[in-house]
Amino acid sequence: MLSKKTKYGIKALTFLARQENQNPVQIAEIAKAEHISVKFLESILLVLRHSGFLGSKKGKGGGYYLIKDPKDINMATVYRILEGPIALLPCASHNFYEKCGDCTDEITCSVRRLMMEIRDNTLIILENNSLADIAF
Amino acid sequence: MLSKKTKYGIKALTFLARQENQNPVQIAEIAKAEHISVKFLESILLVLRHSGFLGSKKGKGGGYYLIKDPKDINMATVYRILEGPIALLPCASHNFYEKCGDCTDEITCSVRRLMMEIRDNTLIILENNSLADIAF
DNA sequence: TTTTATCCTACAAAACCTATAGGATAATAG
DNA sequence: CTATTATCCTATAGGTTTTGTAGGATAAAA
Repeated sequence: MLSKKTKYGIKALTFLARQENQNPVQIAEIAKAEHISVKFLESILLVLRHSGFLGSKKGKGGGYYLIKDPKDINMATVYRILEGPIALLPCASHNFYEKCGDCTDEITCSVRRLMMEIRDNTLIILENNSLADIAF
Repeated sequence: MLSKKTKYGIKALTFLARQENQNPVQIAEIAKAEHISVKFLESILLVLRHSGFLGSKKGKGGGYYLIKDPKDINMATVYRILEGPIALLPCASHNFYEKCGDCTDEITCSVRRLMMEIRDNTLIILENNSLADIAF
């Protein structure tokens, strides 16, 4: 299951992608529109800024804005930054790989094989969707 | 991410599917072979028995055994019983549907649309895999 | 200098996961 | 009938993750 952090993060990104101009949008405005706690959203936007998706401006007239074209923001990347691994098992993950403690042979593990098939398919969908694709 | 409960549950099912005869297998034997805590596995096998996958026999010579042909055990069903919803959001789930608190319009929600696409694909994979498919 | 809005760290409550404990129950062996 | 074996079942403990909240620091604008 997706965490609310990820869900809210994606919603905030789509909200920003739908803006007609590049003017900063305040946290409070996004929070109100998407029914998210302001403080919680604040911490999420901070992550997205540190990850290079968003820029920010302080003080009056400040807020957050996209610093990339939504067409160039890949949902697989967004997912990994907000949620973490796409795979359902650490041993089936590309970017967050971890060895299983209980497996004797990873190569023949039937659970892993199934989870890698799911991961491959999920990855294709996420990579084929940009922020622009889902925002409109 | 899959819980260990689900991972261990599937491993136990494949272990039982690989047995040459239908004799009961003790929890301790499965636990040892798959490197799982006996007590934890016990609670998982209990769930699988209550769900109609396993039968059990008490006392000496007792243990657990499959009561269905592995070909007829669908991994989507197994997943739902051990892990819960296949969808990444409650609002994108068939069997565990729940309305979003924050969404004003579910139909046009971009996050939901993406998550439903992922769910549909994951579901196809799980439904196309029986226990027999992954055990051998 | 005041107001505005993000920045950032720390923390707390709640939910969930991963087991463990321990007695009840039932089947088998002798 | 008794001892042994192995599942049955509930409760609970401890850890981790999630979901926020608090509150002051920082920077920009009026």
